[in-house]
This record gives sequence, structure tokens and C-alpha cells, in this order.
Amino acid sequence: MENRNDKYEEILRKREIRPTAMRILILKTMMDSAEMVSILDLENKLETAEKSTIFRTISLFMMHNLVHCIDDGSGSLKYAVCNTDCSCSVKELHAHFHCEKCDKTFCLKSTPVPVIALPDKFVLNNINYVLKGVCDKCSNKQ
Amino acid sequence: MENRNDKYEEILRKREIRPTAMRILILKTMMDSAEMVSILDLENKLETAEKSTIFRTISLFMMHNLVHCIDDGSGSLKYAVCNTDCSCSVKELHAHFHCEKCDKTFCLKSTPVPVIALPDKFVLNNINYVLKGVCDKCSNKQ
DNA sequence: ATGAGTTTGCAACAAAGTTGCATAAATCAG
DNA sequence: CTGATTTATGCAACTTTGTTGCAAACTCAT
Repeated sequence: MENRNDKYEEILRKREIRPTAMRILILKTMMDSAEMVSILDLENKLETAEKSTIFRTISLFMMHNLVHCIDDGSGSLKYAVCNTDCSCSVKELHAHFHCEKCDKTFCLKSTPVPVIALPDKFVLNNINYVLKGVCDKCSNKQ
Repeated sequence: MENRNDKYEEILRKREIRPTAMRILILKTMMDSAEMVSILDLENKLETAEKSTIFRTISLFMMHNLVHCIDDGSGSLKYAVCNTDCSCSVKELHAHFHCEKCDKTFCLKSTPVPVIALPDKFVLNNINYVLKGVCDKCSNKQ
């Protein structure tokens, strides 16, 4: 019988990350989440995992372009798993939405970040594009 | 003889902020700076001012739309004085550039932030648009 | 099974932001 | 101008998030 963790193991291997139990668990938890997660979110979802372990695991994931990170202004960084084969180049980046009511942050995966022209001699490496306001669920609650 | 602080006093009064010596000093320092400043930057430039005072002064300035704030991902928030009459609506927002070498952040005042369409029921209040890379001065230093 | 290398948990620390409270400064009424 | 009241500031302590050192636990090839 095929193990259902095979999927996550394969994802990790493709990114040249050794698939330990903890890494599989963290990856699975991130992929199961509809919104982006902070380190504290992961700590709460995974009672078994230490803050420092999560921090180092996510740092590793980011170095291998498996997850991306955005600063939504909430005070903690939020992370989400990238698309398959994503290499986090400017052209591949998408917009993010941060709800000021529920404090959740979502990837708007189908919305590429707008790229503008920079003054001469400026080199562009990355873009943080965060729309802030109220999400659909919170705006329905009056 | 006219006091050269009159300019700053008037700016503060227009925003309905009582112009104390400390507030004038902080406003002047921010307006004299070519790049955005963090609270720590202000603490260093003004040896006489306390972190908590700067924090409360800037919070006050922001409530009155005199300064705006962006999260450039450096770990500390950066502040800059808004244009006259700015009310910080989405249409008035501009892009920002953060240099990953010198860690400075600049307002690109002539570049309005791109606004994209949001899914139904989402309310847009604010946008954080930060381009990251290497600034002109740092890219010249190779 | 054994040992080298890697990963994890614990603890401690660092940096930025935030708050309570006492003193200092500014404002106002008389 | 003087004193009373309000407001602003400085100091200290604290919170939260992120980060690192080190020892124990785990992994994997032999």
C-alpha cells in the first residue's frame, strides 16, 4: 500500500530537501491551510513542534524556493507553499491580501504582481505587493 | 525676524497637531531625510529624544495623515512625511523601493501604486507596494 | 550495529514595538 | 502673572517575534 505521505516526500525531494518526519508534517500543514501561516500559527497547529525547529525548517524551505514569505504588516511574517517549479522570480510573484479584521493573509495566486519601471541604475530583485482591507467572510459579518 | 520653525509649526497646525518643540524637531528631521526613517534612525539622529516619545509622536502623526508608514521587510517599519493635503487614500499611495544592500527605503513619489481588481466582497483600504533590490548608489559601487 | 553527519528541542538572547507611571511642559482661567 | 488643569515626555519594564548555541536524538550508509 502506498503511503499518503509519499506526495509530500516527493515534493521535498524535488527541491533537494531531505524529507524528515517533521518537515513532511510542516509541509502538509502549510499545504492544508487556506491562508498563509506565521511561525506562531504553525506552533499552535502542531503541538509537537518547537518554534526554533519551525523557523529553521521554513528558512530551509525558502532557500529552496519551496515556500515564499511576505510581510503583511501584522507584525509577523506569513508563509505559503509556492507553486510547483516556482523559482520565485519577479515574473512569478503574485499579489497578497491581508484582512485587517481576521488578520488572515491570502495568496491571490491568479493575480501577478504589477511590475513598474524603476529609475536608471536601480536593480529589481523582488516585490512585496500586499492589498489590505476586509476579506469576503469578514465583510459579510456586517 | 521670522522664526524658521514657523514652517513646521504651520504644517503641524494644519493637521491639528499641537506644535511642541519635540514634534517640530521630529518633523524637521523627517523632512530633511532623503530616505524613509525608522524609529531607531530617529533615535540616533536626535540624541535628545526617547524611543517611546518618538513612537508616540509618529503614531500621532500617522493618525492625522501627516506621515505614512510602510513595512519594507527589513524588520523595522519605515516612516516618511506625506505630501501636503494627503489623506492617505488608496489613490494617493505611491510605490516604495527598498535597497537590500544599504537597507535604505525610498518613496517613489511619482509612481502611484498599481491597483488591481479584488474578488467580490473584498474591501480595499490600503496597499503596501515595495520593490526590493539594489539602489542606484549601491549598484554603482558594483 | 556503528559512527559521521544532520536535525531537533531547549534555553537563552536580540530587536522592535508598546505601555504604565511619575515628572516636566504647555495651556487656560482668573 | 499665578496657580490649576491638561497634555507631553522620559524612564523603565514588558511583549512579541525572530534568531542562535549547544547537547541530545535521529538518519543513513557502510
